[in-house]
Amino acid sequence: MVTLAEVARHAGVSASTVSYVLSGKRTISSGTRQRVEQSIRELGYHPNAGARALASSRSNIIALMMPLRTDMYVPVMMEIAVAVATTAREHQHDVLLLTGQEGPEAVRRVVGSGLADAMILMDVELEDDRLPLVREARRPAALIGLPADPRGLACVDLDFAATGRLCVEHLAGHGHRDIAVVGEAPAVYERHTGFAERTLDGIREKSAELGVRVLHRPCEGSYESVAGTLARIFDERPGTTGLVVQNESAIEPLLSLLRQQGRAVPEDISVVAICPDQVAGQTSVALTSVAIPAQEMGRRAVEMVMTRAGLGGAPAMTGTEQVELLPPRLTVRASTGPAPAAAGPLPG
Amino acid sequence: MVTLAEVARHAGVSASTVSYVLSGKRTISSGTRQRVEQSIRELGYHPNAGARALASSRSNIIALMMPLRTDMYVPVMMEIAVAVATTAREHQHDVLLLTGQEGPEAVRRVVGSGLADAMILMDVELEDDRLPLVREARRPAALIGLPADPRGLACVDLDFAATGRLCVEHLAGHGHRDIAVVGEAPAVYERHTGFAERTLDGIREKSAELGVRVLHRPCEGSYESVAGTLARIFDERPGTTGLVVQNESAIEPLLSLLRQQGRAVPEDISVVAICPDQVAGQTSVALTSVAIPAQEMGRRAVEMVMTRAGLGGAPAMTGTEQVELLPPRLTVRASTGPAPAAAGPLPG
DNA sequence: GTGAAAGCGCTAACAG
DNA sequence: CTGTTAGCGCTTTCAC
Repeated sequence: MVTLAEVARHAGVSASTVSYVLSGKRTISSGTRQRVEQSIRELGYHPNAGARALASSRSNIIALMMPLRTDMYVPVMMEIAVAVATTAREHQHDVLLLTGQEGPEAVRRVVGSGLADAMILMDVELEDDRLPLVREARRPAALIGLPADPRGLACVDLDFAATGRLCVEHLAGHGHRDIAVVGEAPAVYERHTGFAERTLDGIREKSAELGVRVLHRPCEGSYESVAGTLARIFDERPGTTGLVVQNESAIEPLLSLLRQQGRAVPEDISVVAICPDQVAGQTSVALTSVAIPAQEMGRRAVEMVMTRAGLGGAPAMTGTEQVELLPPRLTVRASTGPAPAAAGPLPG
Repeated sequence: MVTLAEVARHAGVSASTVSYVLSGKRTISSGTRQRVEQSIRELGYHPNAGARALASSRSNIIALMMPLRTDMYVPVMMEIAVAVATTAREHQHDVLLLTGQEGPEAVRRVVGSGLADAMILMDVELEDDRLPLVREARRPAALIGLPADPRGLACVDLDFAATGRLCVEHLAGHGHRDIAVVGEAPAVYERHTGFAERTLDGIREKSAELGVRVLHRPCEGSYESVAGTLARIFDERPGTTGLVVQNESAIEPLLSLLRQQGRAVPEDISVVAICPDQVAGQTSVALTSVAIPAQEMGRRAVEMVMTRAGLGGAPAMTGTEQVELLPPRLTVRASTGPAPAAAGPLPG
């Protein structure tokens, strides 16, 4: 294994000079720099991570904690994870993957051992077990999701309330007066993740404002569940002409069922989905949708912890409250259109 | 920060004793052990990861390298990643998440810096860029997937050839004589990932053996693409009564299209899918399927690197070739049945 | 069964 | 602009 000392000897300089060439923490004459860089290349030197962490008490590692449950929409989580890893590399950091498996203890372990300099928590719940530990850890942390009490924490999330309002605005703008929400699975509401409720709040608020009637039904992702939910919706509100779908796995079954029932999209019924753009484009009818900005959430979370660690150029700010709600963007595709003139029972 | 030295003082022993209590590498009288453990708990001591890595030249970290492309089926990748992380913890290791972003260089960086003790590569291609570096790294590594030349490497994968044979056997057993394969996207074949070809090989072999006719068509996941593929299949082979689907994202559109065309599953046409069990159970018609054993692949990969690192109880064996193909399991659900008596054109 | 002490490879004062 | 040096906290001989 090539060490810094060997590089120093090879380049005819002292160890500290090599170290400073690497870190850029003091000015080096371009002559020495060249020779050192040359030696580094020739010897194939890589600084030892452990030694560096020990001496500098910074590991250059960010811990990313995934939720225990897997009922979250997986592609979004994956996209966040990849964005976190990519952005972290841009800041000379690596990412340690923690699953919820170990529970809140993982926070203590990773922080206590100095394994990670900072952490990012995904799928944060309103009352999250991990938050007390995160607060007392006194390490930069960023949450993806919005807890009930974000005091002293950094959080990024999609502005779900605005998302809800946007969906209603779009449908109302097309003359829909009676809409239904195909919501998340009941378990999601019970777990109090917050985002589902916030979406509903936004939907209800804007509906009230615009005089639109709303019916909300939670819905699992299975075909049967969607069938049942749809049946109950049309049973209770036969005049429904607009649907907002928040459960991504319900989308395909939903479209399939509507087609089977002879309800044309968007002629008879308009559908707005809250889902990744990639999904919205692949369905049988391209979906008007509000995207979940997974990449941006991951990127911002990393930038937040870097800033809070004092590595962003600005001074450190661990402990400051910082809530960032990303504005929703609605993309109009083929699944929404004007409300049918007479919103009566099934056509034909 | 609590250090080992402080624990030692608190317990009235020497630093090395504390270290040995922690590692179990020498026998400690139960008296001292108790006192040390007590002190550790009281002081909330966590060994410093950097110091430990430096002194022992083992980081207790496994690098997991994900593919750059995102056209792999995401839920499977995620499941593998979670299984890797979970199993790693059972072996006192953490997982570092690397994306393909950096390319093969990432291997060099992580290994050179001693950041990771071992690595696991996902989505390995037949001629994978990373393999030369992995070979010269002389660190334990495990591949998920099977390269053209596995010499000196450890690999786990589903036995896709056997999977193909199994699908054909099942359909042939139900009297199907004319089957079609809805394959992966053309890009997957072009990239030479191997698994798609191996599945086909198995399908063709068993078909030849059993006198079944096979038509293969690559297929993207989009609705249009599936529609086109299906049209071409039934155009060319109207008598097709069995379908093997390998592209998971094609499944929902496929079922939806068959229904629209008035082809009942399984009465008119049988469908076997190669996909996670969870997907197979959620579709409108529960799918007879061969599962991708994602969890087991992740788990085995970790166990392989642990063994090769000499941490599995047995002696180390880096450099030994070790190819492990997991046997496929076919689960019969509702999407397959006897071939219709007269396999003619569309019913009705 | 336990201690003492020599590093592991790097960083960051301190000294010029 | 560069060199010297004292640790960082732990593991692991060696010694008893």
